[in-house]
Formats: sequence, structure tokens, C-alpha cells
Amino acid sequence: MSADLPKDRAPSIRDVARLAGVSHQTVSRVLNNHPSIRATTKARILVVMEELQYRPNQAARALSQGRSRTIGVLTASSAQYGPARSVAAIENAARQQGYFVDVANLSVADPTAIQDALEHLLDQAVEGLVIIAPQERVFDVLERLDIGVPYVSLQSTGKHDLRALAADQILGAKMATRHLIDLGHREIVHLAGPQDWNEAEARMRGFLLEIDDADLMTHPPILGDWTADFGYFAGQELLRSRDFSAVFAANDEMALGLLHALHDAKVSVPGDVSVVGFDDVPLASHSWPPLTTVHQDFEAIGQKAFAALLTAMGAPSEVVPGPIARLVVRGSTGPISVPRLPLHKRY
Amino acid sequence: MSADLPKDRAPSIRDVARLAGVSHQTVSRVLNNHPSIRATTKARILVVMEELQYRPNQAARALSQGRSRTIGVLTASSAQYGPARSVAAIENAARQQGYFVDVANLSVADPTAIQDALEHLLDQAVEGLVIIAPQERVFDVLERLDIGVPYVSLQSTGKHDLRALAADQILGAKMATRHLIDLGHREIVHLAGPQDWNEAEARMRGFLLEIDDADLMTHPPILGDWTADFGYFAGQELLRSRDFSAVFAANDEMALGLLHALHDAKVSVPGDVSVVGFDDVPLASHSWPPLTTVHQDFEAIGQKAFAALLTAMGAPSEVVPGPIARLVVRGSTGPISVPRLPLHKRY
DNA sequence: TTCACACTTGTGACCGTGCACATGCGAGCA
DNA sequence: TGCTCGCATGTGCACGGTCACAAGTGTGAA
Repeated sequence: MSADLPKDRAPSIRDVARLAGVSHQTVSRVLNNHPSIRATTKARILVVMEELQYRPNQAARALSQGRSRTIGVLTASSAQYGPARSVAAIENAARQQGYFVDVANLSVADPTAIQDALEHLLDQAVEGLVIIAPQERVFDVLERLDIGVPYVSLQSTGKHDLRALAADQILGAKMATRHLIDLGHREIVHLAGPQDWNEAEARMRGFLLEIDDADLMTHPPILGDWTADFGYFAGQELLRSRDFSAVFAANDEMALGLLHALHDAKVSVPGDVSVVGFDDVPLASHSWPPLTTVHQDFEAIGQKAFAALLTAMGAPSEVVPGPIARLVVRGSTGPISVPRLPLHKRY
Repeated sequence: MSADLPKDRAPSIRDVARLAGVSHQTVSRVLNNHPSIRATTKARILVVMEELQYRPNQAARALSQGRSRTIGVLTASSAQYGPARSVAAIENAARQQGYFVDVANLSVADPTAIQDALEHLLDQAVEGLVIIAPQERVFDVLERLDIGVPYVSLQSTGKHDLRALAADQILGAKMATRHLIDLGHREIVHLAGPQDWNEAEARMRGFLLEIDDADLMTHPPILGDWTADFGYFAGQELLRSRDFSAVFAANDEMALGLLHALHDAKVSVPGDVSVVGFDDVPLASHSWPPLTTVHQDFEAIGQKAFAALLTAMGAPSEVVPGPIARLVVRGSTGPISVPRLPLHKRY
């Protein structure tokens, strides 16, 4: 019935053109919304496209224009709640702008793996990169490779103006610490993340700043690995010397592992020890007791990252309001109980 | 020093060819490991490539060969632990085989969003699809669109031979249920997932099969939405009529929310009620009490999915051993306590 | 009437790679 | 010596778009 095409290939603009009785260039103009096309011509072409189930060939477009409309996302630990949420948000934002997203996961973070992943993304001719593997090592490799494309990181590296995000991390950590101090805690331990993660470092910095502001003594922070298992282990260690009344964990997983250890040891939370986490993962509100933590809007972080990348790529985009960290107070924190009234005498 | 090229474009095989004093086709042969190339020629070309930092243009390759070397992953709820892990595994496996991975996330699952996401992937000319959004609706759209590429789902749709995976789900659910029955429980409630998810449906089926096998009465399952919040809510509802001694939740999140509700109500676990989950997320071992659950190897699932897709795409790949679900018994389950000895009299 | 100009459409080359098909060259064999 | 054959390499075109430029049409002003 309809004049079908001889070939079994996917239809091209030339096929569409032939059936519509125009030149391939006119079809191309329809695709690109060129202003001077007679409405009737355009309509006719659109009909043919529909009929042929025509789909523009991205490879051809990329080749001809020299741009791939693809961005790369390099992510470590993409199974973690926060990064996963952010990746999804980036992907959604990118898709809305007509960009494709190529993801490379880092299971291990040795330089070779990092380089492999980066090379893979560069092979795809990505026009920009979002780094969610905020280890210093990654940036070392990035510098060394001297990739020709702009990149942004979810965390500040000091060289890319996403400071708002980093400030957020520091601010969040300060809020958490301040909360504990306000409750009367003086002996506060920080259960930190791996220090080669910028984000872990920022949170520790926030903690130290606030401790300093309050003129408190600093317990040496414990360097963890983000996992609940480590939090549990750290809890057991901490309990050997009970010279603290509160713990600020750099993320919720570790905080929840810690809660487990405290529970095992029959230490009451928040009666004996208060615990604050960071991230507000969905399970944070269902632990026992429910975890006081710093809520992060991972969606917003992802959106902001993409917007920043777009800007870095020279395609100015709307400004996305900076994500806000806010303290969510639940049951795992409470006033210090030991020497309730005499407290002020100690200082 | 080195004979640099006039243009500011990225170097092409022709640039390499010129500098190496060969034809572009010879360079192409080096790229594709063609057998008949003199070793010295090949070496010379490789040197020039290195010198020029030459990187093959994927778009051109895709255009010329008519294949993109890209697979698409359509995923719902990619922030959940299991899916996220599997996506990462798929990505790694694909990258090792030289494939690129395009991800599309579904935040909402209405047909329009599904179609948009699919169209986006098809625009990229993906050669195959992995579906991790195992809602029936997705498959409806897939059928209707009549996309020209093979796809596999992490769950069985009855039409794709990943039955091993689905059997696994059923088997896992049976093991969990059997465990409760073995402990003496007779009144077991199933806290199910959304029934438009094949996975949720498979787990419920496993549960019902085992209940049936044991000739027990079935409580009407509660249909949840996978979230801990729902688990908490369901727990509160369940406690109104205490005619059960065990709950099998279709995933860990809901199980943990349920634990929270039970704790709030001062119901002892496993003293009064036993709880089993499904997935074995990292936090499952740190709840109170630690959660008995069905462990899934999400990495293996992802790898297997990719291998299956490769096969479906006509590129036979090594067979990956089927993932194994296994029951991990922790503290949230225990023998039924109420009428300990008289139990057998009731049946 | 004539010319300029805007609008609409067409022509041909080009992007970087791989394929089909030649071509040159040397070895082996009758 | 001449012929065949296999290896190593080259030539030209196709892939499906876009770009630069040309060209045809109609309209309004001089």
C-alpha cells in the first residue's frame, strides 16, 4: 500500500525526502526547526516521518557536527544511597536537555581502574564529566590525563566553583556538631569517612571548626570506610574507654552500625550516648532509636551538578538553587545526663 | 619538533596514516587487528598513534558499521540497593566487553515516562536493553513500541529465558517461609511488594506455595510499596489484631520498618513475632535484632543479565553460573513461643 | 517595469571509519 | 619462464546527517 522502501536499513532523511518529494536538506531543516520552512511542507514531511517510523541517527549527527551530546558520569560506590540518587537526578536532568549519559562505575579505586573508566568515557567523546568519585586520586588522574573536556565534581576540589556544595557539607557538619554541643555534650567523637574523599574531609573540617568555636578538646577522629560494618566495629572499640558522651558519624551507615554496637553493649541511646549521622537515608528514621542526622537533598545536588556542568560546557543553564542541608532531630540525641547540674562547674 | 597537524580537530586515521606514510586503510586494519599487516608497519603506526594521542571516533565507527556498541539499561528505583548494585555490575561487564552503557531512570512509572525513557534509549541506537523496571506496564509499552532490539529483564516475563532468576526469587521466598514454618510458626503474614512488579509477585508466589505445602491457612497478604515507611505503617496496622506470630516481608526495607513499629509497640522480636526480609542489604545485619533475610547476589544477577543479553544479541558469551539465593539466619527469627509443647495438638 | 530582498528549497561536499575491490610483490611450482 | 596464489597494502565509496553556498520564487518599492 504505502510506498515501502527497498532496503532493510533504518530509514534515513533521504528516504523521507524521496517520499515527501523534497530534498534531504529540507528534511534536515525540519529536524532542526529551521525557521524558513513552509508550514505545509513541514507537515507533509512530518507525516512521512511518522509513517516510516523515522528516527534520526545520532551517530551520523555526532560525526557531522563533531559533538556527541553525551556526558559522562564517573562514580564510585554507586550502590550507596546518596550517589545513586544523585546519578539518577543527573540522568533525568540531562535527558530533559537532550543529552545522553554514559556511566562508568569504579569498583576499586586504584589509578589503573580510574584511568580505564575515564578512557572509556573519553572514547565515547563525552562533552563533559561529572565526578562522583571524589577521591583525590581521581583528580590526580584527571589532571595527568589532561582530558580536553570540562568536568565538575559533586564536591569542591578547590578548582571548580561548586563551593556551594562543599560549604554545605561543612555547614551540615557544623550543625550536627552544634546540636550536640547545645545538648550539653563536651566529649564528642567524630567517626569520619575515608580521608581521601573530599566529602569526608569537609565533614571532618566542619566538625573541627565547631569544636574549636566551642573551645572544646578534640578527641582524635576515627577514620572509617563509610560502611555499617565499620561503624559497628568502631563502636566496640570506642566502648573500651567510655570517655565520650556523643558521636558524630560522617554518614548514616556508620552511625547505624554504631547504634548496633551500643545496643549490643547495653549502652542506652540517647541516655548514655548521643549519635548523629549524615545523609538521612530512608532507613535512618527506622532505626532504634530513630537517627538524628543531617538531611541532604541528593536530587538537588545532582541537578545542580548537571547545571554547573552545562555552564562549564558553555551552554548557560538556569541556575538551580543550592541544595540545603538541614538537621533532622530524631531520637538518637538527647541532653547529656551524667552530671546534669554540676556541668557548668567543669568549665 | 614533531610534525604537528595544521587543524585543531582531533586526529583521524588519515592524519595517522599521513604521518606513518601509509594509507588510512592500513591504519584502520591496525585498529581492527587485521591479520595481514607487517609487524614493522603495525609498530610504526602504533607509535604515531601514541604520539598523536589518537582516539578512534566512535560515532564514525558506529555510522560506518551500523552498530553502536551501546546497550541501554532501563531502571526504576535505581536508588535502591539491589538495582543499583546490579546496574553497576552490568556496567562493568559491558565495559569489559567494549560496550557502552546508556542508563535511563524512571522516577515515575506512568506509560508516558516509560515511553520517553525508551525512546531516549532507542534514539541512541542501543543494540540491546536490560530492564530493571520489572513492572508489567513497562513490558506493555515494550510490546507496543515493537522496538527492534532484543531485551532481557532481571525478572522473568515468561518470554525470556531468564527463568533461573525468577525461580530463584520463588525459591528464596520458599526458603524464608519454610524457615518460619520449621520454627513452629503457623500464622504467617506476608508483607508483599507492589504486585505490578514481577519480583514482588514471584516472592508472593513462593510464599503461597510453601504455605500451601504445609497445609496452613493463608492470611491475606499486605500489599506494600517496598519502602521502610510502609513497613512501619503496616506494622502498626498488623498490631491491631495480633493473630500472627511471624511476618515474611518481600524486602528488607519493609522488614526494617516493621521492626521499628514492633519496637515502638514493645512487641518482642523474635520473642513475640519473628520477621524475615529479602535482599540482605548491608544494613540488615545491623538492625535490632539483626534481620534474618534472603541473601541475593546482585553482582551475579547483573552479570548474568548482561551475559543473557549478549546471547540474545547474537554474540554468544560465557555462561555465568546462576545466582544463588540463600537464607541468612540472624536474630529476628526464633521458635514460636506461645504454646510451645501443645503446638502439635492444634494440627 | 525593474530591482532588491526575504523566504523557501536544492546541490554538493564533508565528518571519520570500514568495506569491497583492486593492485603490487614475492614465493612456489610446473 | 610463466602462472597461480597468498600476503601486504592502496583506492574509492558508503554510512546519515549538517554545513556553506547557490538558486528559484514572490513581494514591494523605486
